[in-house]
Amino acid sequence: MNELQQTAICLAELGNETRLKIFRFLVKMGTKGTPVGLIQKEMDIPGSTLSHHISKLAKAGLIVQERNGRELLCHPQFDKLQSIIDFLVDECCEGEEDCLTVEKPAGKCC
Amino acid sequence: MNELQQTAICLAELGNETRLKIFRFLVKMGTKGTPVGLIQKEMDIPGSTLSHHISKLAKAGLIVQERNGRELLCHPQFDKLQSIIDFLVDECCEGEEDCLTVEKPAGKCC
DNA sequence: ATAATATTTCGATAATTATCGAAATATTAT
DNA sequence: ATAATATTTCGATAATTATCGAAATATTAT
Repeated sequence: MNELQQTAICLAELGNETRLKIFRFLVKMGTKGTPVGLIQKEMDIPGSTLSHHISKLAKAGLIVQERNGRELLCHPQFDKLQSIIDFLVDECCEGEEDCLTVEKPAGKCC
Repeated sequence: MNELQQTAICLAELGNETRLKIFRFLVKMGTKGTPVGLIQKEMDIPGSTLSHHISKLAKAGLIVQERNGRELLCHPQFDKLQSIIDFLVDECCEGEEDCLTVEKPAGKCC
């Protein structure tokens, strides 16, 4: 699978309100990981639904799960997030002759 | 609609391989805009399918269309892209006490 | 006015995804 | 061993999305 396909999958997974909320919560909670049960308290959805969404995030490589006793910790993959962001702005304005003389359109972009 | 919902919609639209390719092409082509016909040459899909995807990008606010004679120019919305990226890393590690003393996980993140 | 070009809208069909209860699995405590 | 806790897997159903041909609309050239 190429980078376009992989990135599209990640974006699609983040493009669901529930999963975006989960992922952002994990990013907020940071590197030490967050147990599924704590996510569930935050989300208020049935376990099976939550599990489905977590599994999609994991399959896309956006999170990694690690067992800790009875709990399963979810670790957001910051480098994956970074590579998605990079991919989006990667070739920005490369097809445009005078881009660098044009006012930068969006802060960090171009 | 709140920022979470709006961002989820944008990410979902970018989370389709065809649309991601279209959007990246537009970002590559830069601020002066790209006619639908030129996108179609790049993409090799039926016009009706392309139109459907372009319309979804426009509805999400990721692009704006402007008529130029018989052509319709597509302008990527760089500020929208920027706000999506910002939203993703916004609260990064805010729930974690010692985040700032931890090695930054992903370049620009944290 | 008619034709040519550029693009969208309509409508139908196939494919994918989200939701959630019930049952299953894994781990720890008694 | 049994019970309690944490989480996943299964299976079914409803909802959403992608695809594309045919017809429609908008603009320009003749």
